Amino acid sequence: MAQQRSEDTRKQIMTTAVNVFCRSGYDAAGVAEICSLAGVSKGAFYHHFPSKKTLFLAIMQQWLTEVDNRLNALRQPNVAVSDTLMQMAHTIGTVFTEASGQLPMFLEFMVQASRDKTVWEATIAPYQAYQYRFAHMLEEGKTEGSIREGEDAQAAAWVLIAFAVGMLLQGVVLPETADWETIAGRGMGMLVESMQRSNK
Amino acid sequence: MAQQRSEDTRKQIMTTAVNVFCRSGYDAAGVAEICSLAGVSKGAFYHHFPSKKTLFLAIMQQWLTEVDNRLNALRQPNVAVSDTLMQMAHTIGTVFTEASGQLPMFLEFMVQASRDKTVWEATIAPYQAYQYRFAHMLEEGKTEGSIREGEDAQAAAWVLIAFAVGMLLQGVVLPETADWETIAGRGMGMLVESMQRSNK
DNA sequence: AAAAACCGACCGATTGGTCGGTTTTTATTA
DNA sequence: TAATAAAAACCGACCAATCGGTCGGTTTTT
Repeated sequence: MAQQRSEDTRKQIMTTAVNVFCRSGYDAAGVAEICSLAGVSKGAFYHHFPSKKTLFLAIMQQWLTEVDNRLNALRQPNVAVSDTLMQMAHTIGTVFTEASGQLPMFLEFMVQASRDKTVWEATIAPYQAYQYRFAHMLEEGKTEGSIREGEDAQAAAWVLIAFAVGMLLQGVVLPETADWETIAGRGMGMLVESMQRSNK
Repeated sequence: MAQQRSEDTRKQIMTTAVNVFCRSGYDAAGVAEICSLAGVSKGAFYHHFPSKKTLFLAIMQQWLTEVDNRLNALRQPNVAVSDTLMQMAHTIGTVFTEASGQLPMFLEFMVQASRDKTVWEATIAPYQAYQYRFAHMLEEGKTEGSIREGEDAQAAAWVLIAFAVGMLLQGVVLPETADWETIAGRGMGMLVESMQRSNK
């Protein structure tokens, strides 16, 4: 292959950086440490990334598109919206066991987004897109019949995301404290149940 | 008063530190900057706090007891548990407008707890106490009649906390993006509604 | 006069980032 | 295919800036 080595080095830096960022956080993570663990010199690092922040943004971008793909794959036609939501809750549950090592990265994204304007702008757009997608899905559920008319799709979408975010955060801070997979399912079940029935 | 000046200095350092921690985060916040903004010398700082981490823990402790008091004040006898929960959701909503400036501190607590063992141990106990209290409250709701029998109080308590945490986090990262007060109410309404009715 | 509170210059360690030079890959010839 | 020059990738010693924390001395309170 042509520029195979260059690509390998770049990937190596990024995957190593994820681990270091997870363990130490963005600020405490040193470029020198990342380079050392990645088996790469500082020169190579700054050849691929203009700055530490650029590396962070690259990792974030990759993560956001990954999540986007997962969500796309989950939503299938001919399946009731309520069932899709339950399936999503189950997926969140599996994330705890699968990617538990990389979970703190999610926290780090939030923290940096709340502080750095550049990071925030890179986060806000996809994040709102998630909300938009959920709201759209709920509207589908209405016409389809699995979601009651009268439900405020916009607000409900935010509620769903808040719950998901809260679950992820608890999984990061309190792993092994509870059976998060079961709880994620129960919580989503409660929300879906409420959206199905007519309230009064 | 006796040691009035000393007390003033200590409070001044703590309140200033909250602002700096919120803006820059724990790692990026410099002791020198905190001292400068607080109008206090470094000598005074280290006279009151053995280290930066000690200061952080002191702030956290104060925050946790504050939350504890709020929760205690909210739970009144002779009021249905479901109503208390709705009242709590409303309180969360007001937090967004009241303490929006200090909200990022909550994020910082989570981040540090997930990384530093000392901070984690100081957080985990009160946090689980919250869950225990909610579970207990839900059990009360059962005997009282406002919560259906059969509801898993332990799991439901975690769901409630996850939702609250997620709401707070969204308020930090995306202020002014949505009417969080309304959404907090709607989400809690959904959860409470599900816990009231018998599902199937 | 003793003790507590406070001051700020100073220190070793570490940080993100730079830069002149070397090695490896690619493109272009003969 | 071999030789070669240009470009890309990589190296690591080095730097200015900043960090948390110290300490001998001064001021204020008891």
